[in-house]
Amino acid sequence: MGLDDRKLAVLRAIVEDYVATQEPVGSKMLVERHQLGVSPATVRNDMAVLEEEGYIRQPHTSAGRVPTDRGYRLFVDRLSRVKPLTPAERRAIERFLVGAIDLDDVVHRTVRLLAQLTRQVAVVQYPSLARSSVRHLELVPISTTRLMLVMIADTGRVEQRLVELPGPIPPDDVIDLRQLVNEKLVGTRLADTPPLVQALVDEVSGELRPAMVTLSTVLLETLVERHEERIALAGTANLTRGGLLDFQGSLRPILEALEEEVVLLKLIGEVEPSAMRVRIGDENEIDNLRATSVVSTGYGPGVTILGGLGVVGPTRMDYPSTIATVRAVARYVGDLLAQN
Amino acid sequence: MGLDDRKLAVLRAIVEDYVATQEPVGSKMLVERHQLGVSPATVRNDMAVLEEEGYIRQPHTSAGRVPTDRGYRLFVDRLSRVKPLTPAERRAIERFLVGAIDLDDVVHRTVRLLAQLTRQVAVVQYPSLARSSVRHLELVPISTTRLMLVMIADTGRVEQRLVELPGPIPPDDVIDLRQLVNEKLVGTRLADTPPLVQALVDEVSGELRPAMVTLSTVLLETLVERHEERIALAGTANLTRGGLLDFQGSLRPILEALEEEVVLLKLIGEVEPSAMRVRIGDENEIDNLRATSVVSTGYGPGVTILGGLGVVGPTRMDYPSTIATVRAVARYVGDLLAQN
DNA sequence: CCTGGCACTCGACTCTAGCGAGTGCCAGTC
DNA sequence: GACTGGCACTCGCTAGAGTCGAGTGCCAGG
Repeated sequence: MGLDDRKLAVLRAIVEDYVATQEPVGSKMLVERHQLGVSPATVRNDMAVLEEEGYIRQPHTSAGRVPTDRGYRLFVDRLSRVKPLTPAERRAIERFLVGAIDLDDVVHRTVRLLAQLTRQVAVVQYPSLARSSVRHLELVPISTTRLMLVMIADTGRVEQRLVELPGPIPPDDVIDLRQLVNEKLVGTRLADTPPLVQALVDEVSGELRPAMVTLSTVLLETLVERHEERIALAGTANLTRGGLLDFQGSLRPILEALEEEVVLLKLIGEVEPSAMRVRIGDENEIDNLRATSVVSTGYGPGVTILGGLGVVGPTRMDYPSTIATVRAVARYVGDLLAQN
Repeated sequence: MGLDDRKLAVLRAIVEDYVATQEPVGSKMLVERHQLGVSPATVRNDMAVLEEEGYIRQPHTSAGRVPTDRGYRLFVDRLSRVKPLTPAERRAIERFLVGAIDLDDVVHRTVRLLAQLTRQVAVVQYPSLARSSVRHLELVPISTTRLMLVMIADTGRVEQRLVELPGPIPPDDVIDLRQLVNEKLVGTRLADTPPLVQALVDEVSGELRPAMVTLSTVLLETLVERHEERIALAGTANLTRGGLLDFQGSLRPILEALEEEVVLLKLIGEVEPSAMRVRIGDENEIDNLRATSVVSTGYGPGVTILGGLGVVGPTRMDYPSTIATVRAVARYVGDLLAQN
């Protein structure tokens, strides 16, 4: 049952050809375009075995073979040779990311770059708040009963949120509050703040207390739980590339999935410390994306991981290049963030 | 050459039927489904005239008629009767927008709501900075040579930007700077700030001056010129509705256009004080959107206009409903913002 | 000015036939 | 035992012919 080397070579050749031509590949073509050193008949026998094992299949009885999700999986795991980026690509990455001003700017440029290089849909998660720490908290009075809370994280992310106070509050108290929260929270990692916020509330008494209670609710609610993550998307037009041949003709479910932040987060945000993650077709947990493959990884300065990024494309994508590109972009972004 | 009333009625019927069925409409169908009080033959004669005048056309020699862009234009201008929102829709709007916490939240909910109600692609511009005024400016030291500038506008928008100083600056100077810019700029409309910023620089001397110069550059550059506008988008999946019959089969150019912020701004942002704006097919300045229609309007509290919103859909859209919905949503959002 | 009638057009659909890429299998060879 | 050449077979794709019918334009008559 073991697949010998030649069978693996055949599978690899099939994947490579199919990705390149987008057409089912037959035995004759295969021996012509690759140095397999055997006759078409032999290749046919190998293909029969590969099909039986579920790595390839025939769209119609009398057509060439096409890789299955399982076939791609084997290819990615064992058969693909790393494809180094072209110098042009390296240059593109540098050129694109140099000159970014802002975190927003970095994220936007990154997502566009990724979409352009891979010619697929790119997704970039903003540095996760849970993994950042507080650099500064600002309270700006909007009216006597409203404050704007602005939090600046060390990654450069800025989050704001309106606070409705239970009653009017004098300006001096606002200053006190600001002082207080900054003292206690600056420098702490956001994941660690909840108990600290609680402690803060307990510490405060007198007139400030009601305001502090409300403020703490908002702090916990907004900055730690809800909305916590943001995501940027680009390159949806690339879905129309294969002329609707990929994705069994309907972009609908894919576009729908890509509009759900929650879905995207699940896709890109769940980063294990390890490395590259490739989900092929059926391996995707999200039903709407069963016709696609997702290549994602984490990024951050050094080994720290601040967020995820990746691309979504047809299962018949050029995995080696895509993986190489995603990895390279993630590294660059990580380095860029390290400079701040 | 004048189109008498019946010819107009015929055109209206054609538009309504075509929008409903998505199929070329013939003379027989027409007299059956509308009380025109004449025979098919007469309608045919009318249609011949309408075609000659460019309001309708035949896809094939032996098929029904389809409205042209010009036909839709006439329909929108003179023939469509306002279609009031259903109670269900009114309720949906209220339910959707009540409970919004923040400006971000309002914008996101609005764009989703609009996409859902019109079943088209919705676009919402954040309240334009140029039309807002400064509520507060905050300077947060990031390192000795870097500041984070945070501006809060009266509309609730918050913009941040990194400032690279020419040299290190002591914390006290930062406080002075903050004091200074707030004193001079708070309350002014953003469109009016450039001369004030210039005046500020002239006023400052001594050690603070170099920092102030840099700061002013950033202020002008970021807050007034670049990046100034933000936009939210939703409902791209709705493009796949007509099963690719609309848009002559290619979503490509449309998706591409929708990814360009500049394009969207041009689409939605150029709001005249007047009211609803409808651009049909060829009337669009953006080539990629020549196959679509855009319905947009401004929104804001009372008569002030803070930004634009609208939808992008096939030329064969239900104009009366779409217009009614866009208008209603704009009003609600305006009212909502008035409460802040 | 409207209407009923009629000949005509032409896209959509169906059916058939032929082509050819690709296969599976088998018998023969190294 | 593994590989190869040969061969019959499958079946999707394309082209061409035929039919159907919705819809038209035109014309003569009310």
